[in-house]
Amino acid sequence: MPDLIDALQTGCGPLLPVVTETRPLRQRLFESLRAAGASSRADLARWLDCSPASVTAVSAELIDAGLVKEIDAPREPSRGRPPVALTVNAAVTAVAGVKLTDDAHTAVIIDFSGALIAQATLQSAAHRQTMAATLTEAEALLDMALAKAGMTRASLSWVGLGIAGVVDHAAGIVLWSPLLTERNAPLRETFAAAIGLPVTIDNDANLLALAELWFGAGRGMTDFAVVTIENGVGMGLVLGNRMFRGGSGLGMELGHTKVQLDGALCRCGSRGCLEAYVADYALVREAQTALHFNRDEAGSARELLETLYDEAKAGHKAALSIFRRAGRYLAVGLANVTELFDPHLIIISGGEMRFDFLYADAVLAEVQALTAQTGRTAPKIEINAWGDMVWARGAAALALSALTEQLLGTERVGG
Amino acid sequence: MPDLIDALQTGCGPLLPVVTETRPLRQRLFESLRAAGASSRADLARWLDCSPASVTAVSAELIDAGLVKEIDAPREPSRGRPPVALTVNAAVTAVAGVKLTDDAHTAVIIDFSGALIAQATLQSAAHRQTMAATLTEAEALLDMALAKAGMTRASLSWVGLGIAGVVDHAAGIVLWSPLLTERNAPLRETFAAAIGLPVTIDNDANLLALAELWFGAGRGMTDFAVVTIENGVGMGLVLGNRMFRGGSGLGMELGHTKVQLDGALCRCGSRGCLEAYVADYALVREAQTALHFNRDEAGSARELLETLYDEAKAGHKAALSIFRRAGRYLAVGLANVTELFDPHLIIISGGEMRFDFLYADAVLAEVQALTAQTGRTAPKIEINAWGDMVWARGAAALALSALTEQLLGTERVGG
DNA sequence: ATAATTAGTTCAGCCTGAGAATTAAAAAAT
DNA sequence: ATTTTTTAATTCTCAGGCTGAACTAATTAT
Repeated sequence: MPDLIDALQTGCGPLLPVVTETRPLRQRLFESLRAAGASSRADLARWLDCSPASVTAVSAELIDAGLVKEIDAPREPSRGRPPVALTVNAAVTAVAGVKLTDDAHTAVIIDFSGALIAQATLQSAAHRQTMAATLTEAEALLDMALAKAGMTRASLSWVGLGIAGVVDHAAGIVLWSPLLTERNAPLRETFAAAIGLPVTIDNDANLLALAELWFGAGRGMTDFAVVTIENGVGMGLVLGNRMFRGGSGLGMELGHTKVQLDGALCRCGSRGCLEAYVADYALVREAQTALHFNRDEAGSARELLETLYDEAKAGHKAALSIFRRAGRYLAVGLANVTELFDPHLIIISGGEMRFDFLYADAVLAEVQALTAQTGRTAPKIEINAWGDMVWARGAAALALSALTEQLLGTERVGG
Repeated sequence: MPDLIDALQTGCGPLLPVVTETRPLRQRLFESLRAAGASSRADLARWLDCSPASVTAVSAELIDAGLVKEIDAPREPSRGRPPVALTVNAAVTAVAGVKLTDDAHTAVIIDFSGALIAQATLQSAAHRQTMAATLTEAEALLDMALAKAGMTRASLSWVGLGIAGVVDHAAGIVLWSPLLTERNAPLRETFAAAIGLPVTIDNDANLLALAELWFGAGRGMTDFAVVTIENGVGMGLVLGNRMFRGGSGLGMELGHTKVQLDGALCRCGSRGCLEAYVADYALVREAQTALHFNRDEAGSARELLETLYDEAKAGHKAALSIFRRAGRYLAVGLANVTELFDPHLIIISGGEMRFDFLYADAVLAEVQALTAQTGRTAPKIEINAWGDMVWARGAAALALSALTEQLLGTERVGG
């Protein structure tokens, strides 16, 4: 704007507009309906704080479009005209979610109401691959899932794709991933072109947060963090019921927050990262010392960790101290998240919660102790083991919300 | 909503609505105009991405209301009909900003366009006081500033009030402050009742961020953090051009993020807080050791720190190491902010930047080193010494934005 | 003078949604 | 059985916010 009179540049206040989002009533109504499962018009009007007249108009529009339908629902007898239940027409279409890992890719298909239709798993290459090779696997997996569901690609209208690494969700580009040989891979466009369907991508931690927001403990929360500990340490954050991806939209790097000056060496090259104390590889390298194993006799990292865990359970001092230390540093990381974001809930989530030393009461108590001093109420911390499909479900939720935005949002993307 | 049919609770997706904010065009136009200082209708239409017709209508409305006026502005000759410059009518009203500290309270008065009219300072009690006593001082200070400006309270329409501590901006309550003897002090309502004007309150770190957003380096940024090091360590954060105050709206506690497991004792009672390494009191207690002073011979904390600083400058090894260590821990804290929020800019700001060891290139380089590994572009870090009035100016910006919201926003607060 | 160019206005109209009155369908009261 | 009460849903009118298209206004270029 500074076109006109630079001499008069005496203004004040932010030069850039606030990011503002308008959700038309039809979208809010639809999303409320899907969230509730089924609901009457009167309930919707109360819930959305709008007039019954608007609900009638909007729901008629949605019913005409075939997205919503009336159903007969059992109800308790009560005074007054009985409400008519509305529900999302699950049969409208379906979407898929695919999660890529270096172990096994997973996929799920859900219908328009969010209900699970089918799932599939495909053993994947354990090493870095090109994007092309990875996406070939993803395509095969998607077709497997479709076959299980008795569907074809034409039955789908969106696919969500998740991958570990630094992912630019908005641009659809993977800046870096432990799975891919190339950097700045245009994953979204490439996969979309390959399967002939619109695609949305995100990183694994955000998928987990999305899964919690759509299917789990986060459904009733507006602000929560989801922390996951696997090969690395990831975090997805929901603020004001929306994914927060940081200033540049690349997601947060809880695993690389520093919990120790000049601390343990992280695979990122820095020292003192949280990851360098609690991620798998951090435990593995100490396990080798504790159990007096060489790399050769140790077998796979996974086996080594299992041994370490068993030893710790059996009372092995050194083994136990590894988990203890990891737990204490995890507490520091979670405390820092609390001090900076002040979420109402921290969910520690993932496919499996193998090492319960990390999620012991002592760890949670330490988080409380580290944060209790500043006067605010400490967040609750929950542990959630979901099984391997949780990421794929999160990816499916990603697809479903993108589809809904396209169908009902203000910004129509090509139709 | 779960009124209807619990049996059908098969829904998915977030149950709570996204926090959505609608800013009517008249408000966006007005704020753009104030930000630009002066602008033509045509420029505004381009800037706001709306039709010229709307700009004509809205600006006519604002001119009628007396909030905006046309001015003659010098312009370069160019083809076409010459634009007519619009500007905010600065004379409409004024607002004040007041900042309370345990050293000296400060106040500024700015006009409706944000231009400074007057400022004043009042020596304050160096000890904790009741809210009533503090507000009596604040009231006296406000009247001093008004007298300097040749104005009366009736000339003001809003007052912003800032105080260190845990402040619930939305509720107008100070949960805890180093200045007040009581907890959960209803500062906003009490001061509003005392001076007969609407009041908005916030904590000092947020005021600083607001000052940067309105008057400083943050004006052209949508995402940035402002860090301040004084008696404690505070942070204000702007995300998407809006203040972010954490999940509970109480602000962030950068000073109590942990940078060392079982580290230095913080005045909050925990160990390893950033504050316990870089805040004034942390330097003081080490200075006593380094300079072999007793409490008695040391004089005030301020003098002690000055001595420490001079000694360090002169090459005193122990004194230097105190600043060095503080700087390194500060780098850890800033690196963590970067990993978690990924702001485009971190501004280290405050009234005075006394100890340039803390803001040395070595510190900034360490932040870069600690964050460079994760692939994203590290934020720029700027140092900004503003002088004592910066907080009061931030408080005035707070008042001005609250006033604007009331005048032009959708949510009319009582008329 | 005339054309070209840019600024700003007028006016009809669309879209979203609200309010009030009305109709619909059930249980409770008589 | 009829009436009243209660709650649900619809219809209709209308207002606010904004747009597009056509128009007027004021300047420079030719």
